[in-house]
Amino acid sequence: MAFRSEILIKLDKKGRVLLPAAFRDELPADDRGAFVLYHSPNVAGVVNGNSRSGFDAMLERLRIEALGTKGALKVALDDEAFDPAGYLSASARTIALEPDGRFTMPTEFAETLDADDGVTLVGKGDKFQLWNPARWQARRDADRQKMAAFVRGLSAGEA
Amino acid sequence: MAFRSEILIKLDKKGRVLLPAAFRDELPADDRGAFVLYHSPNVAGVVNGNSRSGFDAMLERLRIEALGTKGALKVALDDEAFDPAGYLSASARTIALEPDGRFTMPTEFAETLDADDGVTLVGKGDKFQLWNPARWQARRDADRQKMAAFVRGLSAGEA
DNA sequence: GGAAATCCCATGATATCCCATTGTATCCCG
DNA sequence: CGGGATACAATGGGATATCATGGGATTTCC
Repeated sequence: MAFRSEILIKLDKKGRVLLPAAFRDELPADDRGAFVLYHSPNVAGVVNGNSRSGFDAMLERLRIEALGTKGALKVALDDEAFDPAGYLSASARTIALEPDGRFTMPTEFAETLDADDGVTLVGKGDKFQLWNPARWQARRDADRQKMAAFVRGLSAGEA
Repeated sequence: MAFRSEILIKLDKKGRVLLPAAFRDELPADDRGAFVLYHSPNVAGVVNGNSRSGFDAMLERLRIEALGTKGALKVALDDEAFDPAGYLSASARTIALEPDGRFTMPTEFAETLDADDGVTLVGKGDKFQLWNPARWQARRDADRQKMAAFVRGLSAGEA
């Protein structure tokens, strides 16, 4: 289960988006009917996606990581303390897939993306992202530079 | 069964509130007709909600983990000892859902929320919360900062 | 008997279902 | 290996169902 590739998908006037077959195939076989979209916790304009189980697994890791000295029970009861997993849950929505693999983009995410007629789906391995196509181009170009520099750094260290 | 998303719902002049479909769908299939509301144990103005079974499971966990088997037994018999699960039970009410998914907000919770024409429902995974919309905005903005800081902290540790 | 809760019906907006089209892979057959 | 034939991917659009909400009418309960 690893999301790969980068695909530009139409956003039709009804607000529907196709989850490409390459991504649908990465959803767990027993839960292909729905997945999760959630706002990026630290990048405005980016929406993340994952299978329900993938999202839940991330929350689980988060809880363990963030718990520290506090017990799970305290986190469950304490409404005052900041709870990263709870924060992500609030920013997430379960999205039902139509039989043909499309879904209706909720308004909140459409606004975040600020996309009018298309969305770029980007595989990130253990999750995927939705980008405004133009913004993604810019980001990818920037990443290309960083990747080249990163690889240079690797070879230097190995020599 | 995980409550997600954040939805602003009208509170009409009859005091009715809609439990959104996204939340109703997370109630156990065999118990969709009612759920539980209870006051936050440590934040004034916040009301928590869960399925009946979810609420019961939390109380059970509280009894076992916080008190131990012996302690739970003691609390069951000793009316003098403080019983956190009993305290929560007293602050809770079972709420019946109308066929169309709405419920009448009990006065005690309406007063706690201090909401006049709307309530924000917030999914927290294991439970959900009702907030006064304005107060929720403030809380969410604060949480957004904390989330960004939390993410920064993670990447620093990894480097 | 009257306030509060419940039932029922109405409505606009959105989401879902279903069918159709087109292009591109994939398959099959000799 | 060529040449359709076939399957499936991606998209468009009409019809239908469901969601969220308002409000009248009826019931419930001290």
